[in-house]
Amino acid sequence: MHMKTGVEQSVYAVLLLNMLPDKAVLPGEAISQQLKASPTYFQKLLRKLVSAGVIASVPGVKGGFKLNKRAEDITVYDIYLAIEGRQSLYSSSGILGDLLELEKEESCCLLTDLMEEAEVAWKSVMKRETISSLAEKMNEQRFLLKTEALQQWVQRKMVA
Amino acid sequence: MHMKTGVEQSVYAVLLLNMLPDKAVLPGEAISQQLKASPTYFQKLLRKLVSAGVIASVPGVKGGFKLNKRAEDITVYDIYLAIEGRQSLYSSSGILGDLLELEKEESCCLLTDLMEEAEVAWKSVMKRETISSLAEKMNEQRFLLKTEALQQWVQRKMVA
DNA sequence: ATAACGAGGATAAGGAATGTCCGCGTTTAA
DNA sequence: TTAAACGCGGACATTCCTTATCCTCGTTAT
Repeated sequence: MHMKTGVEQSVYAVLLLNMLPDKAVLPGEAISQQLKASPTYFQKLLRKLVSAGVIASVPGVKGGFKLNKRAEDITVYDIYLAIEGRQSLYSSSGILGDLLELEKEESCCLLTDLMEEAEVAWKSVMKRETISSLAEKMNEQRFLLKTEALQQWVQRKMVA
Repeated sequence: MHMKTGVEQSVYAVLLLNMLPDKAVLPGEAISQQLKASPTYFQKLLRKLVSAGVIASVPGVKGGFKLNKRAEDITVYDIYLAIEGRQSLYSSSGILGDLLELEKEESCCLLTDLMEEAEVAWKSVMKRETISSLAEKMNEQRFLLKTEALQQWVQRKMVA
């Protein structure tokens, strides 16, 4: 049981897109190069983010990706949800129904409610942090110089 | 990202062991039959529960498994931990270190603290429910007859 | 028209979870 | 003392999800 690495990659990708000036876009290949991710697979992750409405895409020459919301309105959970989907961490396999020989309709699980609650607690923490709050952390003193270098890279690679 | 089915199976296995009288044990094969789980693989799960100190095993003829703690002292989290291990749900792949070209020693991740906290919240819910509280739920009115039948099955299959 | 980009399907490759097999040590019972 | 029933534990095979690659298509700027 482990979170996909695509979630972490996506968060940093969105942080890169957050460095773009208005109207500018960043090609998918540039992003995947910077993240040292496999280009073709990473495009799939980007499209999941598009489907989820987190980022937007522009086709054609000089196309690419950009944010589709304000950075304050994108939570880590939004990105998690885009990549991992709605499937819950736990789902009963109906063992209790077998044990107690219940009819299928009244199949039941002693753990479902508890696990549901646990998952809500987990997700609620992820909803607290936003792209904008993460960007602030990246601008802390100790990272400042490196972050500025990254921003310059974005300036070079962006189009339009 | 999904919880192993072994966790659910193990919870119900421990609930079965909870129906044993003192000093009695239940053979692993009987348990796996009742849970409709693959016998050899399920033995591996039982051994994980033994290693974790949740249950105890008795070798030899008339051997089997029994609880190693009081039902009130076994939480769902204990069983989760025994099966899934200590590996956390999220672990950074060090992308930020690459992005900012940090030295390896100062490698850093904007998400680790948040995810850690989320996981703590998640686990804390699992720590609330115990085998004894689950057993109570199984004795609710609507399950009472079926649960009694299950207890009789345990009486038949147990040894010593 | 062509080249650069995203969209999306089909399909491998890898790795973790699950499942199987076999030999071992221990204990009970004949 | 032998044999059978059980747990122990390692070495596999299988299955499934994630990751990765490839190829074709539609769109847009030059």
